[in-house]
Amino acid sequence: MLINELSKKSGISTHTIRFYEKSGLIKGYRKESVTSNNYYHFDEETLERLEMISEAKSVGFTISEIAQLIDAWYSNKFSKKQKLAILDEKLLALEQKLKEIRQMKKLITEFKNDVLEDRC
Amino acid sequence: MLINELSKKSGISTHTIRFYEKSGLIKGYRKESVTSNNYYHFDEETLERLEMISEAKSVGFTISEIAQLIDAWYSNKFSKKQKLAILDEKLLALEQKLKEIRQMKKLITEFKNDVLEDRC
DNA sequence: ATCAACCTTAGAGCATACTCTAAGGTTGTT
DNA sequence: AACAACCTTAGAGTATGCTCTAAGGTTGAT
Repeated sequence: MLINELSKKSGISTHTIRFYEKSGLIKGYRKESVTSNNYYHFDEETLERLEMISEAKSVGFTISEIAQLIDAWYSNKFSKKQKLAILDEKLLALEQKLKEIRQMKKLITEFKNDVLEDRC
Repeated sequence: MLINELSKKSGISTHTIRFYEKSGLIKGYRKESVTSNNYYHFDEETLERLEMISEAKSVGFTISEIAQLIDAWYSNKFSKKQKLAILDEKLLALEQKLKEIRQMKKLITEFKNDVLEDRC
């Protein structure tokens, strides 16, 4: 599919998709059979990646962290051992985020009780 | 205390503290008794706020969201009802973040199993 | 009185992650 | 052929959240 279709299917603007491409998160390919244009084509895997990228962004991972995750998953840049190390590191980061969020929830709940009982 | 002491106690740079002050998250006061300078003074509550700000930032709240939280907590800008609405909204946002993080954890764990079992 | 170590404001600079514009080429329909 | 609706690259612009610099004033120890 071309970028416009990818954009519609993923819900991500073509501009942002191009930005992700420049950032190395996704990659289009050119069809050798076509010589009249230089349009990029994208496959289902790219759509999958974009969904993963959206989820990863929403939990607060940066572009370069997501790039690492993608390399650990889709590329052969790393050995099995290195891949596992990266994935474990990200799991640890998520565990930390869970802790912080639970703590913040507690804090806000305390705030709420104080407001309810007119202590502020 | 003056800004330097506040910075040391909070672990936040004076530049960032000034930025937070400009953003309306904290507020220093001037001592009327002192006329030879225009130094700002900060109290323990400001230190407390800075700690809260750091925690709120780490869970992904933006400056303006934190400003809302602070207003719901420290100011009389809002009615009791409004304060509770703001706090509930933030609790809901945190609940959503928890869900997203748990989902991402699951995804990465699946990735990990695939790597472990040489499925990629 | 001089010096380091503070303080102030105003504004410039930077990293991240988009978001948009310009200028030009292609495709498909009428 | 002409038109809308695509495609490309290069680069400018924007929002957020800092981070730093400049220029000038104050404080406190020697």
